[in-house]
Amino acid sequence: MVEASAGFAALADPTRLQILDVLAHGPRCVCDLRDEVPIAANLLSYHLKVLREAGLVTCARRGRWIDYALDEAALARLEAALPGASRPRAAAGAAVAR
Amino acid sequence: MVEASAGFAALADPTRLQILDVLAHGPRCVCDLRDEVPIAANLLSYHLKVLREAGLVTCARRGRWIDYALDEAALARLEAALPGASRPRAAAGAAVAR
DNA sequence: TGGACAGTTCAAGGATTGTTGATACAACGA
DNA sequence: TCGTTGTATCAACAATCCTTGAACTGTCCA
Repeated sequence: MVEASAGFAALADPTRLQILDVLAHGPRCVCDLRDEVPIAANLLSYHLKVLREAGLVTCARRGRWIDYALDEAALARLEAALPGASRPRAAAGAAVAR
Repeated sequence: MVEASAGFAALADPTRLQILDVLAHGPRCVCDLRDEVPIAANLLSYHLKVLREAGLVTCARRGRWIDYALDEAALARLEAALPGASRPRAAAGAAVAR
């Protein structure tokens, strides 16, 4: 429960949500991320660190660059941790279609 | 995006996650919640307020009591806002089964 | 009308978080 | 080796959040 809340805390910031949204389309190096998330380099680095420590992204150095990628498994665990996620969500369809 | 991050922020606390977990089994009045979430009454009230303002729960007075219930539609919107939620999550099954 | 009960609100504190600017580290090419 | 580029880390500050204690509102019952 605490672990899940830490994961949701990592999602609780528009900037980080945007970063994850970009990474959802495939791995990116930090310099590419900067093009799509126009914030200071060190700030981007900070948010990436938060995501890394929450286990939501993984990183790998590639020469001079560092590639970040979404950890789909972690996202799936978070999705499963959503309250009521295990029950058939009758209202879900109608809600999304709002 | 900002709206979603506000929703996730409401989930970013073990106490609130626990409250939602209880409500996932059905509506509860605050006094019943207190039995399952043993914290100070005013603190419980504070967290319920946070959840209410995030739109994750609804409340209705019933005589002396106030019933709280999960807003399944809001949860579904949050689930849909998870990064990569719209794509077929190939790794998800394997991940959960890890 | 007054007391008891269910729940909320308020003020104040300490802890945590997001942002900024400066600095440091690692890898590459000349 | 030196400068450049890509990225991370550190210190400091303001803003926000969680928790606590005290006071308050609304409803019921005698």
